[in-house]
Amino acid sequence: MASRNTRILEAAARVIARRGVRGLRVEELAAEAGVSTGLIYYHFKDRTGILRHTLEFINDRAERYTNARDPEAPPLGPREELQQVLLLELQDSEEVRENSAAWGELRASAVFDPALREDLARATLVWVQEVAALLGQVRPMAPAVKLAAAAERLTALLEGLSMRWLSGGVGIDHARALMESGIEAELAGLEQR
Amino acid sequence: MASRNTRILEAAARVIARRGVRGLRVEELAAEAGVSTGLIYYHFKDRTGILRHTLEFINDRAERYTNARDPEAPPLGPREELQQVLLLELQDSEEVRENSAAWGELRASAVFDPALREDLARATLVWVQEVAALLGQVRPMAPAVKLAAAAERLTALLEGLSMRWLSGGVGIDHARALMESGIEAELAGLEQR
DNA sequence: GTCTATAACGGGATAGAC
DNA sequence: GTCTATCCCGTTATAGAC
Repeated sequence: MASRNTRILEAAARVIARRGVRGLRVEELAAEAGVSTGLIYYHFKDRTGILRHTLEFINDRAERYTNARDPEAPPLGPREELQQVLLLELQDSEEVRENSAAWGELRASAVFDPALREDLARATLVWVQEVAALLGQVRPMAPAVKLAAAAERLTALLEGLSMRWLSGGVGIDHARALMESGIEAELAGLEQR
Repeated sequence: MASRNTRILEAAARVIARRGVRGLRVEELAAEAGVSTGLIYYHFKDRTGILRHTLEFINDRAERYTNARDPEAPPLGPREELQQVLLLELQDSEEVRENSAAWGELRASAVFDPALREDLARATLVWVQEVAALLGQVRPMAPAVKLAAAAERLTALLEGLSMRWLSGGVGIDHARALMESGIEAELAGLEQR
């Protein structure tokens, strides 16, 4: 763990969060990680390789902090867990902001860089399925297609709100409130009638 | 109108939609517009000048096609108009794709370029208010705060879905279906109970 | 206003020593 | 594995003719 390699990826996440994928300079990344540019190319082949691995890294990290929970803490109900998972990405902490910014950048870059699309699509799918599963725990009677659609909307909504937050359009508290009410609305839509 | 200048801006919108803000090459823009690079620098000073004017141009144009409606056509009901406005940005036509891609690029760029934020925030506000007004026509009894929140969520959802569509995550038909059901869900949430 | 030609530069990528 | 040095190409930007 915490290998040299990881250190470069952590630095890459920081640089991307600060400058964007577009603004990432390999030289700046090298300085941030405290290594040479040569080493970076040794590990990641080229610029695209850096990006791809960073995407994967960010992903794993998000999963980790999403699933990390104090084993001593009282177990959450499915509804609380759902809120937790979706609201975790809207926090004004260094790490979360970094992850959100990098994720948004990678999404935006994928529009013009097919090399990133596959990884991105896979990561998105995993995430959507996780949310769908949680929704299913709160609404056990809801059909799978409806759960899937609600999960896709909620995750897309989160990405949209996240971009607005990061680009200064809305404050973090307001973004969180909108996300919370969005969850409520979707749950209401999945209710038995 | 349709001056030489406008022709360059139209070309710039096309190139940005194709290559992204970061992928815009002045030479490619020149070829696309059928002029020389020198002329572009003559008009816009530098790369940043090109970008700034193009983003302004795109903005104006989106406003225009959103509000344009054939005066001969039968008037739409508020619900249809609402769907129209929100689904208009999810179409596989050249022009819409171009505007959506450019808008997404603008949003993503604003995260790292404070100079773009003000324009973006203003444009977003106008759009949110327009959607809120339409929601209010469909649900006249709903309180203004709820309408505003629903409008913010729907527009954010649209941006999120648009990015997924453009980055190849979902097909256009699926994106449209998700948007439609999202509208239904919000309208249900605004219903009197 | 518009072009052609070219200067100047940034940054991605590689070679080769250690 | 890691570094230093450097090549080299693509791009921005400018000079100057028309």
